[in-house]
Amino acid sequence: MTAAANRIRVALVEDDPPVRAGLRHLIDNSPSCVCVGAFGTGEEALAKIPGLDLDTVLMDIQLPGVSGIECIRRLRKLRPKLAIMMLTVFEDHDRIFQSLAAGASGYLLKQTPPDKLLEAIVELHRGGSPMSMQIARRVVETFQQPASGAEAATGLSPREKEIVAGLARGYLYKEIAAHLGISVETVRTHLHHIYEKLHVRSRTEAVMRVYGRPGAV
Amino acid sequence: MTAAANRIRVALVEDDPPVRAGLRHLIDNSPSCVCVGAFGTGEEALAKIPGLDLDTVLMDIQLPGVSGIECIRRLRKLRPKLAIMMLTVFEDHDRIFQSLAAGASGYLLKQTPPDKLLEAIVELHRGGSPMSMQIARRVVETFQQPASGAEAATGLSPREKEIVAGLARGYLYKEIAAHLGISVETVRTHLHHIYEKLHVRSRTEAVMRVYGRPGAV
DNA sequence: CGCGCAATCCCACAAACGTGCGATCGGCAT
DNA sequence: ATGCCGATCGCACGTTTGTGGGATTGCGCG
Repeated sequence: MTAAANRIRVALVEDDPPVRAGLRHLIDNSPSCVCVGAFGTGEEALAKIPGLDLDTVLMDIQLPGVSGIECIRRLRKLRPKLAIMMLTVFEDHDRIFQSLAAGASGYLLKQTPPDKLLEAIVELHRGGSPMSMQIARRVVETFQQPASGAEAATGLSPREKEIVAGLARGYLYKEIAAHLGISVETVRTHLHHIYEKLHVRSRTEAVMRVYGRPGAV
Repeated sequence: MTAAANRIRVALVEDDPPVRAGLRHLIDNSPSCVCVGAFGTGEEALAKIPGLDLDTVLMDIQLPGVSGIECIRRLRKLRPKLAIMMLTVFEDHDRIFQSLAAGASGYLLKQTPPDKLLEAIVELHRGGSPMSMQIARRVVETFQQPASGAEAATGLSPREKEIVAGLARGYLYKEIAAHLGISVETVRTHLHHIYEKLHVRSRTEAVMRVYGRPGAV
């Protein structure tokens, strides 16, 4: 029995053969990991991974046929406990968010140096969510938007933002009014303006616009 | 002009004097950072930080008086470009997301070893969002919830989830009914059940419960 | 088989909400 | 000073929601 028995069992999904071979070589030559599968398409991965004993998958986004994101979605249904990490050159909002929503637990850019990549695999396996620096910041920023960026982004005045916060808590107009020490009529006027600014026609739409999870629904 | 001129200028907000002194010592003895302020309360930090030339702030959550989270909120108003990192023992959902929503760019647990802490300060200063492994996973999981876990988490039936999705889009009952090919009365009945299950009393509350950004509001 | 439960439909009433107006006041910029 | 804008208050009207009943169908589970 060699040390390989205790290594993290990794599979690759990457369409570029040289890159795939390089990653395989890197992983097999590390003390902590072993590559138990390397696939060039999502279809191939989906067909063969269920038969493998493995812990984590490194996934490219841009694949011929089934995209890496769709591949994650299906892999998660087949093997919910699998830890999947994106490894890609893309860092646009949509692809980051869609990958995470599909079930990726980590997101590394391909510029990541080899030693950091191996570290990330270990961290992923230990229950972490390794992300490249740029990705982590993007993720964190989505939480900050309602607090700091909403004003500039939505054009709401401070008072109007307070009103929307009341809406989000499910307060009635009269409750918002009491909370802010103003009359219900004023609340209604503010709402009138808020709806115009946000181009919505109901409290629910307004709240979603300001506090909704990006991409949800 | 010493090397200190190029170091990252850090301030501390931490109420425990020994811990504060230890951190100060750690930072001052690192080649990359220098501690330019150490405060025991949020009030003190808010009063003195505006007069300091600094890049980043390390913030404890539990402070006497103004909480660390409130302190972040106010600091961000005073100095929007400041990079703030939480340094705390708490890893509960509310405190993590309230901190991020308030404007924290990083979140480390106090168990972080000293060398990792210094690395994190550098990464923060370079535009990253260092998070302890546990924190990163919690953050990533919030994006996964709407895709996979919402059903189990809320106890809503598939049909009921469709209804809530309609609410989140701001649809009127009649629009939801048309969209799903059922009558308005049925929509109302479903809503009745949904409100009971989620313990809410309005569409806005229901939508926030299912689609709201965690910690927002 | 009966029981529970999701899903469907119906009614009536009260409360809350959205819309369109008009109006005053203070601050800030032109 | 003139004018714009945010914040405040008011009213009328129609629409939408929330609440509290009642009722049927079909499906799965013990």
